[in-house]
Amino acid sequence: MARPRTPLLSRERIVAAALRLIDDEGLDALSTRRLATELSVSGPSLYNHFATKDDLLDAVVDSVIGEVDLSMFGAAAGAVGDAGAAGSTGSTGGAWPQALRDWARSYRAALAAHPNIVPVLAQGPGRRPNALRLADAVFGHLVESGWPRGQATRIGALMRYFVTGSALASFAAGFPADAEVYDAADYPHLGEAHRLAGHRGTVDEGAFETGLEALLDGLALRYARLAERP
Amino acid sequence: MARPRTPLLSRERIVAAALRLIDDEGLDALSTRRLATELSVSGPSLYNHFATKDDLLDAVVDSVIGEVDLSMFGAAAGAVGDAGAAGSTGSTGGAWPQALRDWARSYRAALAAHPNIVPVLAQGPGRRPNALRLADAVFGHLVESGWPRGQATRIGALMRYFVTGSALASFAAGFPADAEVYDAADYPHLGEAHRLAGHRGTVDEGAFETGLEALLDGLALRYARLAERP
DNA sequence: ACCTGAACACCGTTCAAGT
DNA sequence: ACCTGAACACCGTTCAAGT
Repeated sequence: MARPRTPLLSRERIVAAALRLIDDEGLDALSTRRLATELSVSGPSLYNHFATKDDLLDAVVDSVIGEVDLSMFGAAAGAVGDAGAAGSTGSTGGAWPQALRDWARSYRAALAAHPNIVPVLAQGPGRRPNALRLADAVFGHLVESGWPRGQATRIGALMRYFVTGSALASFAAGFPADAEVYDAADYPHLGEAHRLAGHRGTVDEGAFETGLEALLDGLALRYARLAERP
Repeated sequence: MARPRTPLLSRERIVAAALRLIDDEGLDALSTRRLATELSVSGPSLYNHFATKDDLLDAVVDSVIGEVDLSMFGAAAGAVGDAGAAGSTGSTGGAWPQALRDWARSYRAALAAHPNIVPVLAQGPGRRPNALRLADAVFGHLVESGWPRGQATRIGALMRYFVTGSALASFAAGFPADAEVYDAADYPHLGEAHRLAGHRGTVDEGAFETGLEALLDGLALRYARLAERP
C-alpha cells in the first residue's frame, strides 16, 4: 500500500500515542520507529505530519500545558478593557492569592500526570501557543492585581520553578525502599528514609501544599509592603 | 595496541569529560562513542570502568552534587553527639533559616552551573552517596532545630522542588527574543516578553531570591506556630 | 497528499582477541 | 586488568517510488 484513501495518521493521533508511550515507558522509549510501530505504520510516515521528532515533542508538550486551568484569571486573561477591573489596581487586588493557589494546583496536576515530559516542558514556552497563553494569563492577572511588572515577572518565574520542580519527579520515590542503603554511620538521620517511597503520594502532596502556602504567605507580606510605600 | 602499561582511562577522567560534553552540547550529545572519541579511545573501552551508560551518568550527577556546600549544617551534619547542640531544641533553633538560605544558594549555584544534567539529578538521591549525604544533612539540621520529623521531610522536599525547578532551565531564556512571536491579539500582556532573554541572569536571579525569601518567611510563620501550640 | 522500503550515519552493548 | 575491532539490534532522517 502507498497512499490510502483516508489518511492512516493525524497529528492528534500521533501526539496521543507519543504521550502514552512517554508516560508508560519514559522519554527514552519514544523513538520514531517505535511510535510508528505502535501506530501500525512505517517509521518515515511520521514525517508527513511533523518535520522532526523535536516538532512532535513540542506538540506533545503543548497538549499537556493545554490541560492547565486558567479560568481563575478570569477577565484578566481574556479581554483587557473588561467590566470590573477597569485599569485601577485596588478593587480586585485581594483575589490574586486564591487565583495563584488554584492555578498552581491545576498546573501541578497537569504536569504530575506526565512527569516524564516535564524536563522538555521546563525549557520554557518557546513558540508553543498554550504555554504562551499560560504565561500571558498569569502575568496579566498579577499586574492587574497591582503588582509592579518586574515583580509580576519574578512571581511568574518562581511559581514555575516550584511547580515544575514538584512535578519533575517524586521526592519520596527518589529514596530507595531498601533499608540497607541507609548505613547509620554514613547517614545518621536517614534511618526511616526507606519508608518514604511507600508514602509517595502523601509526602509529595504534603510538601507541595506546604511549599505553596509558605510561598503565598511570603508573597502576601511583600504585597502588603507595596501599599505601605508607594 | 591492546592493554597499555599505564591505563589510558580512569573513572575521574571519564566523568570530567562527560560533564564537559553535557554542559557544552546537552544531554543528548553524550553518547558512549562520542565520549570515547573525546578521550581518544574506542567506544567499548568505557565498559571497563562503568557497567552501563546509566552508571556513568550516576557518577556525573554525584560529582555535581558533591559541589554543594553543607558546612552551614555544622554539627548537625557531622558527628551527632557534638558540643553545643546536645539534644535540646531551643538554643540553636533560630539558626535554621540562615542555614537553609545559604544551602539553597549553594545548591542552586552547583546545579545552575550544569543545567543540562538537572533532569537526571532531580530523579532523587537513589544510591548516590553525595545526594544521600545532602538529604541527611538538611533533614538532620531541621529536626535538631525543633521541626517535627514529618515537617522536616516536607521542607527538604519543597526546597528541592524549588531549587531544581530554578536550575532546570532559565525562565527568561525560555521566551524567544523575536518580538513577532507575541501577537497582541493572542497574548495581550506579553508585549515586552521578547526582552526577557536579554536579561536572563538578573531575571532568574531575582526570581530565585524572591522565591527563596518568600519561602523562608512562610516557613518562619509556621515555625512560630509550633511554639504556640506544643 | 500520504504512505512505503532502502539507505545513511549514527546509537548502547557484548564478546572474542590481544598484551 | 584494560584496550581493540567486529558484530548485533537499535536510532533519526532522507529520498525515490508508489498511488
